[in-house]
Amino acid sequence: MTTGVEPAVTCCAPLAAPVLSLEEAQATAALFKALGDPARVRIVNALATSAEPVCSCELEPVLGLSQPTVSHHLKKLTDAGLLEREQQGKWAYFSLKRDAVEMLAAVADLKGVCC
Amino acid sequence: MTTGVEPAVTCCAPLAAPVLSLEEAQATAALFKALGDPARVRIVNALATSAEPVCSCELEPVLGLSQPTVSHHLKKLTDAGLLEREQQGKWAYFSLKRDAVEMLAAVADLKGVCC
DNA sequence: TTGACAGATCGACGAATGTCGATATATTGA
DNA sequence: TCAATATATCGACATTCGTCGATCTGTCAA
Repeated sequence: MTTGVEPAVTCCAPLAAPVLSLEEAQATAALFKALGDPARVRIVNALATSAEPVCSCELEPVLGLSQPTVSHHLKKLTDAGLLEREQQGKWAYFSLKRDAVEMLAAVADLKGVCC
Repeated sequence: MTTGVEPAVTCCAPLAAPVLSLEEAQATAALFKALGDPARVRIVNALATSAEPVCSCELEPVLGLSQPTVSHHLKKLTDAGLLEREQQGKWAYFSLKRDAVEMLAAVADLKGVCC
């Protein structure tokens, strides 16, 4: 899904926005949907509690999922704009884009100090 | 899905939790999944920007969806613990459970002042 | 009691999603 | 150059999801 479309996190609007266009609702929903799977929540949690980027190979045993499936979830999160991918030789390291998650929290904040 | 199971919002854990059980990851994912649809984002937005509870019949024309579909989405959000349902005669009024949405924002907060 | 209306539930359908094994691509070390 | 390893992609499959028309349930007014 690396289609040149903007990642959801860059064009979403807060839940309490005074007006919410169809496109903004879609982007906001896409952002939440990216976290709407237990495996992806666990990936984000693993990255959130790690100071350093985490190797993909390290996630597979933790999640108990096959390598293609983990790769699939990592791609979804990266496409949504929540993860950063970094190639180190033959290993792929992922880290959380803290500002993107902050944006997510702001989207969920009804007091709407966001965007 | 009113099956006596706890709504996701009551048993989810923050994304940055030091440890995250499988069940907590599932509950957290379920909460995000509840908001992972544009129609449901728009419903929450409509309720967030309204001081009074909103009638279901008022949502249908706004969303441009059929009555069963709107009812379906309202049920999903209510089951997740995000909405409150109130029967007024033959009308059903829905309102946002502000504390539940606050919980959602806290779950997304990496600084983890939650639960 | 009956007719009208709001809303929930049911059944069906196509589309999207999560998962895996098999394969392709790329990088390293010998 | 070649073998080994890490990761992405592909193809397939079962399951879930969003949507609708039809129907059921409950409430009000006449």
